[in-house]
Amino acid sequence: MGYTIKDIAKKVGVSPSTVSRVINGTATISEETSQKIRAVMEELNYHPNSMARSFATGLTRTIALVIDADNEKSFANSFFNRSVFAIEKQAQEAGFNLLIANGNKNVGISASQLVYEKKVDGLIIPPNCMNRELEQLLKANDFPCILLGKPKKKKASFFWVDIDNRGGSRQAVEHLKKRGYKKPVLFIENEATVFDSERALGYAESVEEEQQVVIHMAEHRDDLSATLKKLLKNKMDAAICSNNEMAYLIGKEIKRLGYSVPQEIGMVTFDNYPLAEYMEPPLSVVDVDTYSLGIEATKRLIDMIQKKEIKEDYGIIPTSLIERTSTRKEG
Amino acid sequence: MGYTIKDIAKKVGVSPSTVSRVINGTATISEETSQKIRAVMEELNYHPNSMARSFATGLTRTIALVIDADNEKSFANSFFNRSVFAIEKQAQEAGFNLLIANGNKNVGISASQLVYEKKVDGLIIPPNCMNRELEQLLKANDFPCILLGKPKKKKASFFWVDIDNRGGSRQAVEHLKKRGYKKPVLFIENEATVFDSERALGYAESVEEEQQVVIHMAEHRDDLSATLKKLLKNKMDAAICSNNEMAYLIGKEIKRLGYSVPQEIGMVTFDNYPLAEYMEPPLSVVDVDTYSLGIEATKRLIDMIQKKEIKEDYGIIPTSLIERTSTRKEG
DNA sequence: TTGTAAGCGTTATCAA
DNA sequence: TTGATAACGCTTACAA
Repeated sequence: MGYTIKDIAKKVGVSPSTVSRVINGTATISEETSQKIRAVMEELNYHPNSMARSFATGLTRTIALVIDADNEKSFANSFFNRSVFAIEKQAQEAGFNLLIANGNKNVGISASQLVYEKKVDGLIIPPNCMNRELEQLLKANDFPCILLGKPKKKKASFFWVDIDNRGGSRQAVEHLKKRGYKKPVLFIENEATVFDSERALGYAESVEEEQQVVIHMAEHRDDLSATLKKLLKNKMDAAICSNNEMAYLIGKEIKRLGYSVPQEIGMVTFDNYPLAEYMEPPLSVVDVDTYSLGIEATKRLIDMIQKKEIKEDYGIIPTSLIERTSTRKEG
Repeated sequence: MGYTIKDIAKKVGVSPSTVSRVINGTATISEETSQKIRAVMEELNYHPNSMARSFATGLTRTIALVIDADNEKSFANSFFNRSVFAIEKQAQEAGFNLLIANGNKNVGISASQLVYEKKVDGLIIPPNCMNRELEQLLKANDFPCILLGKPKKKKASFFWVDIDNRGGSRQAVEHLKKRGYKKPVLFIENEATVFDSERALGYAESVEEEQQVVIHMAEHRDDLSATLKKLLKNKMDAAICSNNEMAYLIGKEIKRLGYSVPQEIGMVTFDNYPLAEYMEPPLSVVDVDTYSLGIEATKRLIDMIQKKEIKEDYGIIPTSLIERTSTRKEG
């Protein structure tokens, strides 16, 4: 069954509270007793019972990451994966554990329940997993929470962190210009997601107005070939793709239509994983640092939990451009 | 602060224990009082405090998945990612939460600590995160634990689940034979990992002895070109690769040496992610179902926690072959 | 079918 | 610097 704080106390000849104080450093204890207590704890290999502790303090020292399970494929692979390592690591360093919770309201234990039941001290949650009920619950209890991704306007009022998608687009455009491409076209899935609309914004800011062409893949998957054929005639000499799979499809079609990458057409994609490096030719990318994103989200959340002041209500992680063959016009 | 079980009891006019019994269904309560209690719980939007509950019962209703953080890249991307969704889902369905824990002993809260501190009821853990201390601790406390992957002999004595790597190799060989390839060569990283040695075993079982060639990439990354050149002369007309990245390197080199895939050389790789589908040509794969693996591991663990009998001390998830262009010799 | 009361291991308050 | 003691919210014998 393991020892309790009382066992330690008895063996040393002090009261349980003194042992507790040594464990938590919550009062000054004479070096002597402190030493003795530590020795006995070591000797008996004592570990405090986290359940009792949580119960007594009202704190779990656990944070939850809500995952968008409906979105398992797209979200999981490119975004979640690397973030979760970072979040776990950062949480550990602050002495917190990480709980994974399902964002799907209809299945099992919901995020709301974690809050109601006080199973965690704070929440990291993608904006699209936030719902009205949860929002009110969090606000009513002043419950620490940070959004993993910039919310649409209507969900403002929570702190958030995100990749600099807007800046990333600009970076892609500037890079292509520098390499001698004049007519970059932006391919996004659609503007419904915040990250795609931010990317469209960044693109619009850095490409002259009369040259701007934004293709919504959601509407053009079926007639991609025809769409590209038309564009390639005179409106496009480079593609900026919002994800790897898109880049694969577009690149394949460009080549099939008889154009060469990078000599005639340049290509840049968002995301360095999973395909970019292995395409033919290897793709230049706007790398999004989801690891830093996770770190930043976790730091802020834990600051909130510990009532530290937070400088800003959002954090933006810069992107970085990795140049590969797909934009080497010369050579 | 929220309501407690006493508030409910008082309002209904019963004792706290009666409320508890209704919540847990742990005794027969008259339909009438039961109804009243439920109504009041609903009305006050009461949720039991999980900390108090855990403390009282000694159970957390939480399981931990230990992740191999040192191995972040390789392990994370191909294996962990999809398993974690499955594990979370299956845990939810049984009313358990999922905690992510770091396998690195030197960082933060270790798996052992979770056990010592009773923060979870059971552990899912990759064999290489198991260490002597943890092993003894688990055994001494009869602590529920399941290995995510077949252990080396020395770590036997725990239940485990794994992909059928051995069968997967056989499947690859049979498929290649059926498609008219006669001399498949197996490429693995090395035999230090259980999955690679199992794959070597399956290969050895299904290829005639005098034709067997197993290349350890660990020793041949630098002279891959020369190695392949020699093999391609007369010892090899197909490659079975133990992972996608390997398949990429090998495929590229085969083509560079002037051989055509699949007309002259067939290719099969383990793992359907992340590259197989997007290679040129798209690769036939031995698909490993890490989703099922996660489900199976979780089911077994929860059975152990709930002291249900477990049929077997291990579970093996079959692989399946997905045929793509890389093995279509004809056509 | 229900109530009473003890107990889970720790922290926190108040006194000394 | 330390010790008693109550309190945290729930479950669970044991009694009725």
